Amino acid sequence: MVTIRDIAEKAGVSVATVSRVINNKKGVTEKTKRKVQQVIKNLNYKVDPIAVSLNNKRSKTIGLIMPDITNPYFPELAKVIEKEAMAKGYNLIICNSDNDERLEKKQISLLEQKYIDGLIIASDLFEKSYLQRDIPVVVIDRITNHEFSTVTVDNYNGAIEATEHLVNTGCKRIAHISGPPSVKTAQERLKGYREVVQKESWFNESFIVNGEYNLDKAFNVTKDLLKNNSEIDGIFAGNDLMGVGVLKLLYSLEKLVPDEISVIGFDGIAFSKITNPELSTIAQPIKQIALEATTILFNLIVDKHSNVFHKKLKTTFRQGESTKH
Amino acid sequence: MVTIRDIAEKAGVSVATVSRVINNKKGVTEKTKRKVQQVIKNLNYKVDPIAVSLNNKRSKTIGLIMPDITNPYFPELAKVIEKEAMAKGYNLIICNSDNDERLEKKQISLLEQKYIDGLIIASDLFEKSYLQRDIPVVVIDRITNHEFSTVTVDNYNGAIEATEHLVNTGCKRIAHISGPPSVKTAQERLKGYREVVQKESWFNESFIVNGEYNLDKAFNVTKDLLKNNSEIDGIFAGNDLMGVGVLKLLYSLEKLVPDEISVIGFDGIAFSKITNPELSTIAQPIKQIALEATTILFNLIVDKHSNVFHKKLKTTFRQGESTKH
DNA sequence: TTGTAGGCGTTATCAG
DNA sequence: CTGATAACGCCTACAA
Repeated sequence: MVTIRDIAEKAGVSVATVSRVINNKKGVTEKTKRKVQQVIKNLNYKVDPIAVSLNNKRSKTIGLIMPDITNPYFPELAKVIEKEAMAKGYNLIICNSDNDERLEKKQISLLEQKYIDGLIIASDLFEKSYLQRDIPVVVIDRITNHEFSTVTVDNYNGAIEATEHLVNTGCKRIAHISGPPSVKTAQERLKGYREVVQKESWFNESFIVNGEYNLDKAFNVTKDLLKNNSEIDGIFAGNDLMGVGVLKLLYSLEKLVPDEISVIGFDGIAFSKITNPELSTIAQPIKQIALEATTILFNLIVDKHSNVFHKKLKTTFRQGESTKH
Repeated sequence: MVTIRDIAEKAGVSVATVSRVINNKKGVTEKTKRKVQQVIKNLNYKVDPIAVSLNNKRSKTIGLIMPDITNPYFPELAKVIEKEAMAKGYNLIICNSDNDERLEKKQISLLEQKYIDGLIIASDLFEKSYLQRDIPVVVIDRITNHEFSTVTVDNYNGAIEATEHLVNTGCKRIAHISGPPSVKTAQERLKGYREVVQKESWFNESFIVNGEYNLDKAFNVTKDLLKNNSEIDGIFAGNDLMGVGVLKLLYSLEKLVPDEISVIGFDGIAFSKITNPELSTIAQPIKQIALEATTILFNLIVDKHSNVFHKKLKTTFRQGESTKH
């Protein structure tokens, strides 16, 4: 392995000078600079980031922790974040916490030990105490308290829009397949649903069932739901994954969508477009979320004490074929 | 930050002894060992993996590079690999090369610089020259030459089974939506298809179109395909992602599946089950692939010169609703 | 402008 | 069984 010392030797200068050249510090003659750069190129020298980290406590790396890598929403986010990070000369470590708090803590610890320069995390449980070091953090998707910067969407109003869309297209009995009660986005979406239906005379608490943001779970709970409430003619699924599960169920029950039952989801993942019929949904600006998150994070990295920042983005209704026009 | 020196001091021993305790080396009295461990616990000391890496050239980390994180096949793999790695005390760095050779090279370089102990990669282009250091590598999914250990499935026979299934269920004109011609799995699946249909009098080269393993692309090329060849009554899609795209197209064309056209995919991703009708497919043992790959990799890590190993797993036909029985 | 030397936190070698 | 100390590769005062 070729080290900074080798370069110094071949170039006939000191390691300090080489270091200065590498890091673009001033105080080096143009001439020696060239010479050093030439040698670096000739020997195909690369600085060892591990050695740098050891005295920097920095790594040109950011971490990304997601709760469920098999929910396409997160890979879509990750893809953009990785691209942005690499464009800025950082690389990204993606971790899948699998909704497991213990695993999440372990991953955070590991990432910190690698001296990551920043962390983007989608987690409800996350809080300051999880951190050993004082690294910049941006929380996405899931909303926590306001210790850290966040990038989220307006789940509440999105949910209202979803539910009202069902109302406006003629649904008379609207159910909600909610996400895990512990997850803030799920709470907000449920609240939006409630806001719209609570005043209706037909509304009934049994119209709310928990699908855990999980496709199969949604399939099963919706099956029970419909068994007990055959009058339901509209379903607002808390996310697209569950919306897809609901469509699958309705297909197996030979229910006509949207003629007999309308379905709307939430997220706007690419896969919501592939169902037959295509799922109507409240789309999140996934790309923008990723961009905002990385931007805020990099600001934080550059200026550790830049303000805590809360960005709330708007959702967009996307008409599919699973609801009427 | 509490270092090994702090521990040594509080415990009244040398750093060497502390290091021995940490690494479970023999030659330490049970008594001093206990004392040191006590201090470590009290001060909540954690070894700094970066410092360890600097003289080890090891990191307790393995890398995973995948070509497309938005194809659910890969997150499904990643999930299992991460779990396995963490169980063995390693952590995983997931990278998405996005089918970009330059990016892939960059990621490999970055991972090497982080002193990863091993690499699992899904790539056709990958070869020895990409590596600077001599680290253990397992190539999955995509088949390369035999320099490295590989874990793959029998794409050829799987493709034959897919095509024969269409034949056996009465399809008379069978087309193939292939993956990128440069990708070996795509070549093998195409070859399997050819094997079955080549002898048929109706077979025509125009029945093979390239969908690039991409959903939207498959949608579009299949549209053209059917426009020009309305007699086609069976489609073997090179992967499930494209199979899903084909189903979507057929739905939009109001073609009855499987009555008018049968469709079969390849991979067996979870999402192939959510379409209406459910996609018949040649399922890969995704979990097993991940397990084999990590097992082989860890063997390689323990014994750098353990044999290069090629594991070829079998596929399984999975009857959905998009083909007849 | 350039060089020397100490330090980042560990491990490993060699004495004791 | 234990302890000093050099090394890992780099950065950064401080000196020259």
